Amino acid sequence: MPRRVDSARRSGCPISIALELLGDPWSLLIVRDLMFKGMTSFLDFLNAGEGIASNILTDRLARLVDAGMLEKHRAKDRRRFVYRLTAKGIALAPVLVELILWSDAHEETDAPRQTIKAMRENRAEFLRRVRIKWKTERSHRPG
Amino acid sequence: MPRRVDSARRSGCPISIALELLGDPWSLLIVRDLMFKGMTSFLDFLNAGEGIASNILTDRLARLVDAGMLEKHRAKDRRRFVYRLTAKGIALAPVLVELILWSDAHEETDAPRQTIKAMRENRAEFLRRVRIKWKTERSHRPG
DNA sequence: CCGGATCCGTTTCGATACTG
DNA sequence: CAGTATCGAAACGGATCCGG
Repeated sequence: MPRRVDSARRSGCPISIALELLGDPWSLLIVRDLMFKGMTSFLDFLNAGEGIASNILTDRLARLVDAGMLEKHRAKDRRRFVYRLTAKGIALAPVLVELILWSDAHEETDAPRQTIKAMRENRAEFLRRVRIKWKTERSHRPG
Repeated sequence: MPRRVDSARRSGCPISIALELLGDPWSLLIVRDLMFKGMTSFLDFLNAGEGIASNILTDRLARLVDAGMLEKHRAKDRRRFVYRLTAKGIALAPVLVELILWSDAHEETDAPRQTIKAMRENRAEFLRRVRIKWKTERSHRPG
């Protein structure tokens, strides 16, 4: 299995730790799908259209769980697993939003106009709703 | 020379393009050093303490210039080069700020408390100053 | 000395195939 | 469904070399 990427751990720079996560094309995509698209399962991510390979997905999910950004639970189904964002994970919402807005402004994306508009015109409200949605979903599943 | 990382180019996801950049541990560090630390030269980045290798630095600088986030100019010195953020590059400031705040909140960093405080307590003003500083520096050098 | 370019051994990535 | 096993292709980092 691929080893932890330690090369991003730098001495005393304010965003060093974040780059353990962000210095990788896949992790943020997983977080985004979890946060904005309601995806929760291994297969959701695997077929999300980005074309991640299963072994890479396994590794990144484990890494994110390891970093305390995701929790892994058994679904009611008992055969399946469900991944959920932790508080630390949902706290990435502002970063994601800024990133999405930047991408939308500077590159061609076919992001849903509706969502972009909501993000741009009332960022605080948008973020509040993301958090509320997260809390609600979370409280519906007994830990 | 290392080839462009195309694996991050995904179909129609709102942050796909950004990940060409961000899906790499080094690019954001360079942008940050440029934006917040006043570093401008090859050697600045090379000795920034993060331990990037010269060949990797060369590649990342070229990539960032290529992506339209950096401009490369000859310094008054004529032996040296100076790298500057473009408008597209400076537009990443909100992303960086959110990232830094997230890292500060969720991991141990020794980021300067003063700066973090300024970012957190008055984000808009902080960003405004970053942009003003950028414009000022830029106008001092005839293109 | 500055800003790279090139070569090379090692690590990590990722596509495919396979499994409980 | 949720992962392993395999294995070739990259990216990485260190060292060294080069042109101005």
